[in-house]
Amino acid sequence: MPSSTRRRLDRETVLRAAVALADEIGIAAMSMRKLGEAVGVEAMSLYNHVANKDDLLDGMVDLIFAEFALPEAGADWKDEMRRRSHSARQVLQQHRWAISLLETRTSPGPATLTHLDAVLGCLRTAGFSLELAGHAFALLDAYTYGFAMQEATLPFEGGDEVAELAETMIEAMPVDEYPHLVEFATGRAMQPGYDFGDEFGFGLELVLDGLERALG
Amino acid sequence: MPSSTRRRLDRETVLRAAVALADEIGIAAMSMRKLGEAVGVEAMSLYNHVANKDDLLDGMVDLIFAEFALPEAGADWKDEMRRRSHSARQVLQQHRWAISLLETRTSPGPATLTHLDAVLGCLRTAGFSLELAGHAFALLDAYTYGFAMQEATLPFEGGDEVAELAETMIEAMPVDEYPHLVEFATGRAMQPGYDFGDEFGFGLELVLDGLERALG
DNA sequence: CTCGTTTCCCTTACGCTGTAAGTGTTAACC
DNA sequence: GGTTAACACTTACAGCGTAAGGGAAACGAG
Repeated sequence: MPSSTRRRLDRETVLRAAVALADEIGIAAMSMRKLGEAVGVEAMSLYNHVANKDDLLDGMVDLIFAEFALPEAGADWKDEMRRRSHSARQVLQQHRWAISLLETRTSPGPATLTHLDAVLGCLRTAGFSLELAGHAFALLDAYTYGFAMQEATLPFEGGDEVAELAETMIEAMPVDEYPHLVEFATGRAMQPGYDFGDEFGFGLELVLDGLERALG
Repeated sequence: MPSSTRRRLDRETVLRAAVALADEIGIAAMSMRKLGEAVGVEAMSLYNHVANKDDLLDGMVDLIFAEFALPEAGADWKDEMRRRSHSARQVLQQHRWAISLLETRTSPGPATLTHLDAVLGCLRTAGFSLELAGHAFALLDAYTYGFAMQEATLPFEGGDEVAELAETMIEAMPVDEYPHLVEFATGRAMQPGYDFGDEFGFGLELVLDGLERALG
């Protein structure tokens, strides 16, 4: 045995491993024992680096927030907000478990606070009043996270899978009971090339334009 | 003992009890054993009425969707969408656990489908194209659920509690590290009368106006 | 180099979870 | 009144988060 078999683990490593494990097997299946195994340690040893599982989850959320593109104060606010929202959506799509944590964790970490501060800062320097900045922030966040949530809820991965699934669903569904649903599914969702993710841009531009009008 | 001590329970009763229990002790603390106790039965007996816990959660979600105000086709679409969104937000605020279920449950129940169909129907009869109806639906839902999610995440109940909490948070926070956050907290969130819930209306009207413009 | 001291991984144990399997017991129909 | 189907019961098991305490390795001071 070489001398440096010990003293390997630290909080950062644990958190990153937890994120990777959650990506792989889902957040519900990620237990302290499995995470321990993933980093080569018994479950209880993890408690030297995180206070408890809640603390672990908080840390994971903050790691996710750190991945969001940070808006720059001074640049064009619309561009910055657009960039941030698209980035957030993409990150949340990559870590589908994250969105379900966002809403249960109520103690924000440093990356979360930094991000929040940057958003407010960008808006304020662009001339948003304190009040309007609050409105804008609430609106943009609600839309972005809400959309990510809808995407995470979809029972398919996106792309052409929609068609297959919709087809089987519609067969099992009384057509005359949900006529508009069927119309939308067949006439739009099942059309080749339809991707629900594309809806994001429409809503985001509508919101940004609305904010621009409110600002001017 | 009267003769009718048996044959009491059915699926509906179980689901309603589960919703009530979740309201009371939170969704995480609601176990099959506690739910059994709440309806006066051993845990395993519940499995005569629900397939498993996932099925139970699906049923609970559908019960929540049934509470949302259903838009009417033919009426003014803007009024109907406004009514629906406010109603959904209010219901989700009453059952704070619900929003965290919405996104993990991927098999919609009848009430969910009925609601969805009514929304699409209202938009379509108001002259929305299939494409625009899809845009509108995605946007409205994302915003509404996203806002409800943000509210559920807030570490306070609303009203004047914000002030206290913000104050203690700011004390523990390096002021010069998050200047805009501090500015917003002191200059707006901590002001008497500020209620984050009021932000909902601003965003909703902005979205509805945007959709109206897209329609016309 | 030696000797605390601190760090941190280990084992064991407890009360909880969801639910598979099998055993009554009751209410409804012939 | 006897049969049958519905449904509540008990028992059991693997897995969960984590409290408690033991022991080895690394570090700082003499």
